[in-house]
Amino acid sequence: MGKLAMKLFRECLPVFQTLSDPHRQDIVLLLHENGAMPVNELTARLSISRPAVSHHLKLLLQGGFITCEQRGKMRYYSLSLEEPVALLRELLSVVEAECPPQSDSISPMEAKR
Amino acid sequence: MGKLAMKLFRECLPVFQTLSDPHRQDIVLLLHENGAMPVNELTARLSISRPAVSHHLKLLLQGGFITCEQRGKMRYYSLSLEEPVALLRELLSVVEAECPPQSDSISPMEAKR
DNA sequence: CGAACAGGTTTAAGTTTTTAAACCTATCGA
DNA sequence: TCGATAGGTTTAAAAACTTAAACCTGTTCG
Repeated sequence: MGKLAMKLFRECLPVFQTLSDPHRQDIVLLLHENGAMPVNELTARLSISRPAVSHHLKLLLQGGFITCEQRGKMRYYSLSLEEPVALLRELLSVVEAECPPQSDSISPMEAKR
Repeated sequence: MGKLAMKLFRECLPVFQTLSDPHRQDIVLLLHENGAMPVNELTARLSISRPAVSHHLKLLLQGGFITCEQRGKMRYYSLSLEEPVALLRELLSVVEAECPPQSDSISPMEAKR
């Protein structure tokens, strides 16, 4: 119960960490809007350097947010949001199941216990 | 469309940032398990100092994850996950609507080609 | 082959986050 | 009022994150 919530929170840690940077959010959005792209094309549309983009791509890869497909010289990065989305959905469903949507505020009496 | 996803991603930034720290996750879980608690009781159950707990509580307050109720000397913190959960749920539903669950994922084999 | 191009890696610096010590404020009871 | 308790704030240092310059690898094509 609480154990499950704990487990899910921890499993979602990399998801939260990955999405807690605006540049990485931008990359996700760019790939979503325009489909697969190589690093240089992403760099052209962002305001950070290529090594920085490359670094964020690495984190996104490790977090399972994107996949990479090499075609000749080029490496095309494309979104694969299924896994992180599934993790978040699972966490949300557990939290919503355990926490009554009607506020949980604790009465002062109970607080004494 | 993409604009909406963008807007939701940005609105969820504080949620991601707040939940991307294990200690803050621990505080959320402790409050969920045991109900409202004051700072000292939280500190007793964690491995960080009281000022650190206090700091994380401040961030959780700013993120709308908890509320505070003062009774005499004591300040009881309790969970109020409704708002962040609603934000996450909204983002998830948009992402799931825009991204077909069955995807274009590139298998490692295909990637080589 | 060898020059040009795409892109990953290392490194070093700047920035932000996290933390605990020291300090300050407010409440309660004697 | 005074002392003890609960807890927030400031500060300074350590850790982590982000970034760009310089460098290295691998592919394509003349």
